[in-house]
Amino acid sequence: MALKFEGISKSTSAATTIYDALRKAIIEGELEVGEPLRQDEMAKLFNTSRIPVREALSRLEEHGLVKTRRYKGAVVSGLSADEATGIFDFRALIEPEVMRRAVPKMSRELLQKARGYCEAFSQSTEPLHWGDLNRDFHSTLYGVSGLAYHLEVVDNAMDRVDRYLRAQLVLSNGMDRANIEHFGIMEACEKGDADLAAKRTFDHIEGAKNSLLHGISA
Amino acid sequence: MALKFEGISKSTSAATTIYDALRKAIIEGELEVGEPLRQDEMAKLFNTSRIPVREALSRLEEHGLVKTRRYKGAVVSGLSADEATGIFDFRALIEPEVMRRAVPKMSRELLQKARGYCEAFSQSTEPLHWGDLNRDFHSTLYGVSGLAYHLEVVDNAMDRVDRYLRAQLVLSNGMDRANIEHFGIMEACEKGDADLAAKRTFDHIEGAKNSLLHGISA
DNA sequence: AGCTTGAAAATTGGATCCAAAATACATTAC
DNA sequence: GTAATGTATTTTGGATCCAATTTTCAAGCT
Repeated sequence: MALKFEGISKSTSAATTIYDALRKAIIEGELEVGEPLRQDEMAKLFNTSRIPVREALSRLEEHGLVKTRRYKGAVVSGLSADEATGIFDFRALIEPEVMRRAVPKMSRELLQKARGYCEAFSQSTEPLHWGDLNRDFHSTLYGVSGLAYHLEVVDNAMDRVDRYLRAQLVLSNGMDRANIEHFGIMEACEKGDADLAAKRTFDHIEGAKNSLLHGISA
Repeated sequence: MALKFEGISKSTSAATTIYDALRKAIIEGELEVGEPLRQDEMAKLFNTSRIPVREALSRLEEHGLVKTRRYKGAVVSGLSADEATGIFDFRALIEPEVMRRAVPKMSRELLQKARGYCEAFSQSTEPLHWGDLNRDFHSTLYGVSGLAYHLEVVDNAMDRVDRYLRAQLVLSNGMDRANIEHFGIMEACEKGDADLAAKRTFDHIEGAKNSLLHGISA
């Protein structure tokens, strides 16, 4: 475990700080699947007692990011191919609908902001930023749908697969595919064509799924 | 707060026991929306210290069943009409697809088991059992879909709206509608007509949504 | 009366300490 | 040499104690 951290803010609870940091570390793949998260190791790292650490781990478990066994502790949880497929199938069901409902509400400013993220993503060479830029791009578009619950759930689904997506992007030409699809989605949004945007969102997710499962994509 | 409880099992953690009990109490409407859940009150109730109580509350918050504010504690969370609508829209998106994928895998035994729950639901006069029977019915059918993640998420969505559904069933003729729809779904499953089962599942959820939002249904 | 104000009580967040279980490891029997 | 066994260490789960914050409420002022 090669995790670093300095200083706990005073305005938010220690448990939340630890939760956020560990979530980020897991999503970014900084912590490997199966790696045990020892309570007092974390406690020392964050300069707290084990109590807030346990609360953070408990929350992470509810979100499926760690697995805990009684008296055995928490380990970073991974996904089988079947589980990953299930999550992508789920996203392919939700996100197109969110997109369809969001398109009519997109202002010119919003579209520009999204295009900004989209271009930043396409030009970024730092894999660690890809996840954030990708999520910023999609969240910006989805946000105006007003479907708060859908977004909450999609966020969690993304949390679970982001690591695998980044790994895939790094070692294949997945970036090219992702960029083409992103600009295609942008274009549909700018045209105000909700159905097209939804379809392209669906294809985008299916593309990611297949690229992940079959190794390298075309 | 009129909650009762006797004895903690030794095989599962205290936090889990408390979590399960509070979740049940909230879902069944035994605890009112907005009611504060004091840590040491819960601790005395379950004969533990506040530590496992805090872990349970933290988990409940991740599932949206309580809302917590720093130094102010947890209260049972409720839903605005918009939020409820959002959750039903979400379910109406997921559950028909789960049903569609489940129908081809339903064995004769499974169908009989589901019909059993369906009939028990139609004959039960005890509102407190309705929620369980209803979920047993749907979960039995959904279970064979193999879509574990979808089911996990649907379960949480159900957790959030069950209270309101029960209340609605109690004070209107919602029971009749629900039963007709349940038997319609059963019939489609028994015929092996996945699309019909999916459509009826969709209508079932839309029906519940409308019955809830417009007061009494026709 | 109504509104500040400030101390006491209640309540949550976190630290330290103890108990229960799992793991590691040395010792012994064969 | 290897496997079984029992003890020491590690690690987690829970209890108790302390600190930080909020809430309550009575006293004092206008």
